[in-house]
Amino acid sequence: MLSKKCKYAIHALVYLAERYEQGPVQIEMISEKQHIPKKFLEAILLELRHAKILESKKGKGGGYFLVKKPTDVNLMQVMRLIDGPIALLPCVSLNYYEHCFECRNEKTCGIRDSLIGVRDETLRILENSTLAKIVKREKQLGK
Amino acid sequence: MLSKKCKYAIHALVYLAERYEQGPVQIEMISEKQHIPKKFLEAILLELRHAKILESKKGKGGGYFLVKKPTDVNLMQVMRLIDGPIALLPCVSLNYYEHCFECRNEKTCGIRDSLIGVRDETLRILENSTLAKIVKREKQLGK
DNA sequence: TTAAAACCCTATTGATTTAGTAGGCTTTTA
DNA sequence: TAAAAGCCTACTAAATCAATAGGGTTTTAA
Repeated sequence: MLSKKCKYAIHALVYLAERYEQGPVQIEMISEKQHIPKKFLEAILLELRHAKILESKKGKGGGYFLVKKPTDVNLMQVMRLIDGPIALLPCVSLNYYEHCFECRNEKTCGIRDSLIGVRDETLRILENSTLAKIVKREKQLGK
Repeated sequence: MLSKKCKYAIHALVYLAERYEQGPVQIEMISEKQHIPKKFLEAILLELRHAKILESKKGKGGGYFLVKKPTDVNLMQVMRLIDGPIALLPCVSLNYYEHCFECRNEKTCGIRDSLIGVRDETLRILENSTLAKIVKREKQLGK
């Protein structure tokens, strides 16, 4: 399951993607429109800025805005950044690999194959889910 | 990520599937061979028994054994039983559905589509991963 | 120039979940 | 009939989650 933090991050990014290249948006505004606790959102946006997905402008009239193109930000990146590994076991994770203590020999572990399959399919779909596509989809659905 | 509990459950089940129809196996034995804390394993096996996947025989010479056929037990069932929802959000879960507070209108939420896709692919693979297949795979890999 | 706007950053906290442990009870069968 | 083996409840330490508190720093418009 995604954490609330990750859900918040995605909603905030979609909101900013809808306003791409329209100038900075204040935290307060995103917080209200997306029902995200302001202080919590602050921390989330900061992380997204450190990951070079967002940039901010300080001072009066400042705020946050997307610096990457909406076609270049996808759910895989965001989930990895906020929640960590996407795989169901550390020993099948690409970005957060850890040796599996229980199955002594990974070569002969019959469980891994299935979970590698799940990982690959999941990554394929999430990587393909860009902010641009999500925004487009919401417009089509009449939001 | 799967919990340790779920990992333990799967390993215990695979162990019992290898010994299908060969009489009861004591908790102690599974605990040692699969490196699972005995008391914790006890609780796990009990849950699997309540779910009618395992049965037990009490008294001297007793133990646990698979009551379902190894072809009839798959990772989807086990993960749902031990860890709960497989979907990445409650609002796209089939068995543990919950209304999503953040996206007020599910009909127009552009995120759900992707996560429904992930859910379906994940379920497809996990449902197809039976104990029988896992055991067979391990034999082929030379365990 | 300066004060308010807005982001930046660290520390703390309460709730929940995870991963077990303790300790005894009950049933079965050699 | 006593030892073997599972059954069951309750408890706990550690980690993670979901925030909140409280102030600091930078920017810019007036």
